[in-house]
Amino acid sequence: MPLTKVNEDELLDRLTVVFRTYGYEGASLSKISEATGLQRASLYHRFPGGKEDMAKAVLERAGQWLVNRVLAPLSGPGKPEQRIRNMANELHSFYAGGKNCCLLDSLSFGSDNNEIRGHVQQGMSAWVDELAKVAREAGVSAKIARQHAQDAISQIQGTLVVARVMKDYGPFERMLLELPTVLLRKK
Amino acid sequence: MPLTKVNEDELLDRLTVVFRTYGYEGASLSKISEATGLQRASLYHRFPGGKEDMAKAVLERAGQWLVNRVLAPLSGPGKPEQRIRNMANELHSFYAGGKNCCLLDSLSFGSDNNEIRGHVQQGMSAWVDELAKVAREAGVSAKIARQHAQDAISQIQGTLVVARVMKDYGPFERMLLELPTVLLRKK
DNA sequence: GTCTATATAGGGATAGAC
DNA sequence: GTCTATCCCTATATAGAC
Repeated sequence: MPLTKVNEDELLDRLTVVFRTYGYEGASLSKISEATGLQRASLYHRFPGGKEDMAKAVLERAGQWLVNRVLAPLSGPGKPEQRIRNMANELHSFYAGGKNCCLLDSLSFGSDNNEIRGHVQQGMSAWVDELAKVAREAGVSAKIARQHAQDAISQIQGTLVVARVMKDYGPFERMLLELPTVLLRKK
Repeated sequence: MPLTKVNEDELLDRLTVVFRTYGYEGASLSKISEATGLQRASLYHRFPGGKEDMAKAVLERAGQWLVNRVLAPLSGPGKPEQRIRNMANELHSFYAGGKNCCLLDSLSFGSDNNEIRGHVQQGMSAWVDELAKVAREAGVSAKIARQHAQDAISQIQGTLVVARVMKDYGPFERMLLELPTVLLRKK
């Protein structure tokens, strides 16, 4: 019998699913307990700060994922266009072709949790910065690069909203293909 | 002294704010009671089905607003480009320049409320259809027109997500200006 | 139509045994 | 590290007076 019923990674995976699907308020301890296979008290042993700690851990992990899998290829070798396509591929797998919601959307409601909202904003901000950097490297002016980066994030978020509501994943797929164009055009 | 403390319109306005801001799960009866100035029992008198009834009424009303203010100008007189610009102006006022969330986003979490989700999907679907119609009228092929319509909705939703998270309303404003281009381009 | 008061369920969080 | 059992609070919902 293992010391831990579920390991850290597996646990955070399951927590992520719950928060992504139901949002912060909708993610009740009952749902979390069911999804993780751990009782309430066990969850509090792992996360002394309760639900807020869980949400923070989930966000923290998503942020690491963003840095390691999405942003890293952006600063790597290769032409900017190719690097962006690499990022698009990573996004496709992370969001499961549009079937997964984005934590930055689902955790940005219920504005009573100010600390959570700060984490969310920080995550999105870092993402925008990194995208803008690639556009600048490709010769886009600083101001336009930032706008393109914001547009790219907007399109990612928007197509994910449409996917969630309509169960239509076409817009998300098309958006990924258009990402290089959106980010690199001169105007 | 009036028979009703708050009239139907005013009441729905205030309910809308709460659901938009906190999402379905986050919109507790306490918040609703405070926002509307009515006690729990009074709310149940107006909405016998409780919170779910309130959310449906709010969605119903937003749908009417969409038809009367946003979609109507689209089928009115004038060149397609001008009609789209008229819609953009209405959107700007409805979403308060990006400061208001979209109900279709905030009410699409907490997937236990299947009936609510159906309403949300229906609302977005009608919107896409109407946008596609204008694009077709302007000579865009049926398939591309539908894609453009989905892209437009995605961009509206996405810029609203960015606005909510980052408190940056620039992307929303720019998106409104680009709407005619997005919808009417031939490819 | 609105209120106060209350019923009942479920929320988050703890104590203490194993 | 996980469990059962429980606390306390808030949530939704209802009863009945005015």
